[in-house]
Amino acid sequence: MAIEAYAEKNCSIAKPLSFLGERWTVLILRDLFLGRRRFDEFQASLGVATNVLSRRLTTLTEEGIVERRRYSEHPERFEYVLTEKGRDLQPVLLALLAWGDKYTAEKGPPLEVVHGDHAFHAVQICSVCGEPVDSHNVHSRPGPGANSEQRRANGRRAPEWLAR
Amino acid sequence: MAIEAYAEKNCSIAKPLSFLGERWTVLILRDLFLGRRRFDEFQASLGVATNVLSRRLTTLTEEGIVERRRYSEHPERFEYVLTEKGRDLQPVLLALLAWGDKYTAEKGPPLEVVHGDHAFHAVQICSVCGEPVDSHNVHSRPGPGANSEQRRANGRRAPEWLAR
DNA sequence: ACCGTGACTTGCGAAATGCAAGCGACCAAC
DNA sequence: GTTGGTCGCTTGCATTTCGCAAGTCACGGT
Repeated sequence: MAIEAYAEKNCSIAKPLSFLGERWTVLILRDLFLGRRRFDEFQASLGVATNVLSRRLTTLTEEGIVERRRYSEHPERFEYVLTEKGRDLQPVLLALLAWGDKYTAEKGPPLEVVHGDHAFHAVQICSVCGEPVDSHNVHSRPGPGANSEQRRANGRRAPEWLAR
Repeated sequence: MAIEAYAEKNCSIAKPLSFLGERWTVLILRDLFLGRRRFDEFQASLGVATNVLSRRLTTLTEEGIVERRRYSEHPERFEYVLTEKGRDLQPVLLALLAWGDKYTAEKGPPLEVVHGDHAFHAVQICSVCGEPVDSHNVHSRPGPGANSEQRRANGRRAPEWLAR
């Protein structure tokens, strides 16, 4: 109960987690990015319980991440495809993938992401100056949308990676 | 039970989810990146139940994401700091943050990440050619670590965003 | 008439989570 | 010198979520 309450709390990391944090959701998204789109395809690929799959797809639809689209009238059959909002989650998946490949893929990556004709990993750069971003040259501060509590809590504070 | 079994399944997205997928874990990481390091600090910031917090910190320690470090002998007191492996998760958090700011922050971002002296968002580029990566110019294929099942399942298949 | 497919729903037991309380070793104040 | 507070937890019990197996409904094929 408590985490749903927390997700309300004006935090741009907590908000997407309100649905991404539910089990299976990210794996369903992975399947969507791989081109899967039908209920039974997800079920066969993941082995997820059908009631849970059903609920997750409903939530993703409600959140506007996927569109539930009828592809057959008689009988009624549906497929699920990513919306623009859903495709915008790709960086999250690519970041997870890059980390997983680095730390958990002893035999090399099970899946390669391909840009043009070359396999790659996603690297993050600064939207303003274009320099590479890493944990040592980034810190944070309250933004324009911060409430007074956040201004207090996240005001000047040395990030841990600067404090040794 | 089933999702733990799935996480064993040679997938670089599923593997990190085995611990990141547990509730609160990503928010604890966010706090760690904000410089928080003590048990009660996390508890006060998140309102998470203390038994859950205790288990999450144990898991993160076991996974090598944080280091549990004694900062006082009498009485024994501990703090938690990110390891290199943990700091490497920053792209995941930045990607979540960028999405959250775009789609959920009506009043502007509650928190700004700062590079040098400018607030920014993380943008992903291709590690090979340096071009921007977006959902329309990426597809996937089995990699060197793929097993035969994965070669079959993820072989030539048009990603959904190419198939209209 | 029967089997198979696709997209689900239902019922029920198991596991994860939440809440409140307590604990042990201090320290600082009255 | 006892009360009160801090810190980092653990324990017990209620609630919520999840997993599993089965069933359903509308077809379509043979």
